[in-house]
Amino acid sequence: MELSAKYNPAETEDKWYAWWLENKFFHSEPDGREPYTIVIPPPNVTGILHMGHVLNNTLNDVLVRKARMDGKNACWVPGTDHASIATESKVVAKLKAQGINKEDITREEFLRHAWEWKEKHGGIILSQLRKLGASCDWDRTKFTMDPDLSRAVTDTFVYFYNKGYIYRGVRMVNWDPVGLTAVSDEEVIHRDTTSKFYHLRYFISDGHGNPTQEFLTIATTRPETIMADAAICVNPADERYHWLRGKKVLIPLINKEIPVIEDSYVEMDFGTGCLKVTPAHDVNDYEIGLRHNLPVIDIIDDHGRLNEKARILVGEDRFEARRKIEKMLEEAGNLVKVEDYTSPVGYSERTNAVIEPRLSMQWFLRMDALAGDALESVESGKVKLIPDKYRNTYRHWMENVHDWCISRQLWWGQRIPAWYLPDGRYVVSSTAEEALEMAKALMPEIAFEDLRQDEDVLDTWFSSWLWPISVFDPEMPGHPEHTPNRDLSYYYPTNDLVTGPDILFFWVARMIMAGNEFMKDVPFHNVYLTGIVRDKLGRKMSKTLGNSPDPLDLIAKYGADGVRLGMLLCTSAGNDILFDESQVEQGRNFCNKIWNAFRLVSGWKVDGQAGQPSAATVAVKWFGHRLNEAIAEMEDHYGKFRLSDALMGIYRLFWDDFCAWYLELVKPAYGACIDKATYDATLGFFDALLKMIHPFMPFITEELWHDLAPRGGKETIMFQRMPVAGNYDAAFIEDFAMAEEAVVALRAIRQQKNISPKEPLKLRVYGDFPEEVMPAVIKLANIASVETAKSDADSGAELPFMVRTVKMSVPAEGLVDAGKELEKLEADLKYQEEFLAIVRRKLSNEKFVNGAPEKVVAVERKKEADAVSKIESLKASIAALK
RNA sequence: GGGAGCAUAGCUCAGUUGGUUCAGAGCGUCUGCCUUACAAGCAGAGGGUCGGGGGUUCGACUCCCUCUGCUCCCACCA
Repeated sequence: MELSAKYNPAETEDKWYAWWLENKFFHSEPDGREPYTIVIPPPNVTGILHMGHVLNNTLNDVLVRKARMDGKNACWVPGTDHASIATESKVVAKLKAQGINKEDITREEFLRHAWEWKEKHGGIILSQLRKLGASCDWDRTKFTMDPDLSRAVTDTFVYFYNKGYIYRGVRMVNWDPVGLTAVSDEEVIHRDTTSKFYHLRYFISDGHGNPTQEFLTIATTRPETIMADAAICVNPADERYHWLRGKKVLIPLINKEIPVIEDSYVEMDFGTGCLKVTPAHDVNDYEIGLRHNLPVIDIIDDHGRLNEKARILVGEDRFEARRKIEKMLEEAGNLVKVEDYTSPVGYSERTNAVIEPRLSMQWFLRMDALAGDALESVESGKVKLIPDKYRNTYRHWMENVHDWCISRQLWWGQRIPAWYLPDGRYVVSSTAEEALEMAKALMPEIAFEDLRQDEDVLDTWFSSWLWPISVFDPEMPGHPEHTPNRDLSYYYPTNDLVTGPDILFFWVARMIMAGNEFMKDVPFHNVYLTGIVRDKLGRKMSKTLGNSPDPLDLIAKYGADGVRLGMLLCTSAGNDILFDESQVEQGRNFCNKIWNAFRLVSGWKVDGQAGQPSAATVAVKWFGHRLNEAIAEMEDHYGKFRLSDALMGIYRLFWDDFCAWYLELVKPAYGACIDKATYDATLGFFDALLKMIHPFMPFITEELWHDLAPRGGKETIMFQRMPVAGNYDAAFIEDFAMAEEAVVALRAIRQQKNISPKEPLKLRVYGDFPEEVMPAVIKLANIASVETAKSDADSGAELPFMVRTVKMSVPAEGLVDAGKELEKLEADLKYQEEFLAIVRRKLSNEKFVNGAPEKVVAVERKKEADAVSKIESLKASIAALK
C-alpha cells in the first residue's frame, strides 16, 4: 500500500471514534480492578465548545487514558449543567425576539419553552467533545436537572433545613436588575469604575419642615438615592459637626425632614465627613440603620428604576435618574461641586449589570460548620490543590465565608421545596403530598389548593455541588444514612478534578462540603487548576474581541490530535495559557512526523539471513536504555501533574532520539533489506512509543498501532499497558551522547569546510573514546577509517576538536587554514585556562574544601583534571600548527 | 486597603531541599541543503551579567531585605 507523505487526520479520526463507541470501550462498570474516576466539570447545557473547554477536556482525557493504560478501571462521567441564570436569560432573549415577554406568560409556559430550547441545543457541546477525542462514558451522561438529580437537590435542601442550616430572612442581597434575581456574593465582581463624586448641600430644618440658612454638605456617588435617605450621619468625635446634634435636615428636592445621627462608622477625613444614610440601597447604611432604628425606604424596583416612593423621577432608570437629578439639584442650588471619582462597583458575573444592593427575602445556607470541615480537608492534604499556591486563597475564603444566598428569582432550576400556608407559615418537604400532611398538622382544615410553593429556584451551584455523588447515586444527597449503591461505593471518591481556579469556591469548595456531609469523605484527591486560555497577546478570549478560534475549525484544519497537542504544549498548571495557532501547527507537524517515521519502517523488507550491522547493534542497545530512562521521566512527570513536561519529554524522545538518531542508524541503504533482529527491535520500540503518545494523541496512535501489526477485531491501543520502565545503563547513554557530540562536530566541520556529506572522512582519535559506540559515529558522520593516534601531538594538517575530554581530529591535507585554526584553538585554550584558574582557586580555599560536601569537592577535582587534560591537548594542537 | 504570586534567550516557559561545564527546552531567528520517511522536512549556528540594588554563605537563578514593573484574589470609605 502506498502511503501519502502527509497524515490525513480527517479520514482517521471519525473512523476510530465511531469504532471506540461501537465497542463501548469508554464504558465502565464496577469490577475487581482499581477504579480511576473523573467527573466532568459540566458545561452549560446550551453552551458551545470554546478553547477553555478544549484545554480542560484534553487534560481530563489525557489523565483518563493514561489511567486506562495503567490497567485501572477508568471512568469519566460526562454531563451538562442547567446553568439557571445563563440559560434562563438566553431563553428570555429568544422569546423576546419572538415578541414574547416573560412577564406575560406563566411559569409553566416559560418552562415549556426552556425545555424545548434545552432539547434543541442541549448536548451540542457533548457531541463537540467527541470530535476532540474525549473518552467519556457516554452511557453515564447526566444533566443536573434530570429528575433523579433534581430530587437529590430537593432532598438536600430539606436535609439542611431540618438540620437548621437553612433559614429564610430579609437581608441585604446583591440584586441583578437585568437577570432580575438575587445573586450570591461570589457572583459579584468588583471593578474599579470611574464615576462622579457629588457634593450636596442639605439645609437644616427649622423644625417645621422649612429650610433655614444653615446647611451641611455630604458627598455621594449616588445622588439618585437621596429620596431614600433616612438620616445624615457624622462621626461622634468630629467636632466640626457637634453643632448639628439634635438637628434635622431637609432632603433636597423633596424637602423631607431627616435626623442627624452619630456613628463611628463614618470616616472624618473622607468626603466631607457627613454621610447620607440610605438603608435600602447600601449594605453599610443598612447596618447603620439597624443600629439607629432608621426606616428603610426602598425607592428602586426590580428593574433598577425609581418607584413611586421616590416621589420624583418615578419610572426612570437609576442611571438616567442620576443624570437628571444632577441637573435638578444644580437648579435648586443644592449642588456644591462634582468631582471625578474612581471606586469599586459590583457587577453581576452573568449579566454584567451593576449590582443593586437591595433588601429582600431570601433563603440562606449557614456555611460556618461546612466551611470548617472543607478547610480541614485541604489543610490536611486529603485534597491536594495543584499548584498548591491556591491553598492560601482557599484558606482565606473558607475562614471568611458568608452564608450562602441560595434562592434565585428565576424559573429555570430546582424550585425551592417550601410551601406556604395562607397565614404565611410554611413547611419544607420534598413532595407536595408530604407538604400537605405537614401543613395539616398546622392547620387541619387546609386543602392542597391553599398551599403555595415558593416561587424561587435554587442557585445552580446548589445542584452542582452534589455532582460527584449524584451522578452515581442520586439517592445519596440529603440522606447520609442511605447505603451507597454499587456505583457510588466503587467510584467514590473520584481521583482527579480538572477545573479553572475561577470556580474554586463556587464549585470545588462546595463539592468538598457536600462530600464531607453526605459521604463523610472528600469527593476527589487532586484538584488540577488550569489557567485561563488567552490569546497570544495575553487578552482573555472573548466573543466580542473575536480573538477566540472555533475549536471545531481548528480540528478540521489540523486534526484533533494536533489541536490537543497545541493546547498541551503550553500548559503548566495554574498559569494562564497564551494560545497561538502556530502551536497547533506544531501539533499537526508532530502527527506528520510520526506518520512518516511509520512510513519508513513500514517500507522495509526483511532479510532473515542478514546479520545485524554494528551501527544497528549500538543503536538498538542505546535506544532500549534511553527508552527506559524516558519512561521513568514520563512517570515522574505524570505523578506531579506536569503533563506538558511529560508530553515534551515524549515529543523529544520520538523526534530527536528515535527519528534523528535511532532510525538514521538502523536505516538500511536504499534498496537494501534490514536484518530481522533490528527490524523486530524497531517495531517493538515503535509500539512502545505509540503507547506513550496515545493519551495525548489518541487517533493517530490507534491508527498506526493497527498498521504496525495484525490485530484482532477488538484489540485497541486504549487497553494496552503503558510501557514500564526497566533498568537502564546511564553510563552507556552517556557514551552514546559522546558519539552524538562527535557526529555533530564532524557535521559542523563538513559545513564549515564545505565538504559534501557523501565524501567519506578519515578520523583520528587521541585518548579514550568509548569503542562500543564508534560504529554510530562511523555511520552517521560517514567515516572511512578510524586511526588511533600514538601521541598527543598532531601533524598540524588536521582539524582537531574536543569531545568532552577526548581529542579527535580529521586529517585533512590542504583544508587547514592555520591562522584561523590557531585563533580558534587559542581562544579555547584561554577559556580553559581561566576555567582551571577558577576551579583551582576554589580548591585552594580551605573553607570550601572543609565546608562543602565531599561529593561537591570531588566534582571540582574532576573538573580540574579534565581541564588540565584539555589544556594539554589544545597546547599540542597549537604546537603542531606552529 | 489587605493578601498571594510572578519577573530567566526575540516569544512561551523549565530549573524539584543553595554545589555535576547549570544558565536549559520548545518555538522563532540566521546559514546550508528538494540527501529516495518526512521542505509540515534535514543539517549546522547564534542568542540571556537569570528585573535593579544590597545582604547571608566557601559558593546564590535558588535563601533574606529593599526598590521597580506586572498579575490574581479578597475588601462595606460613602
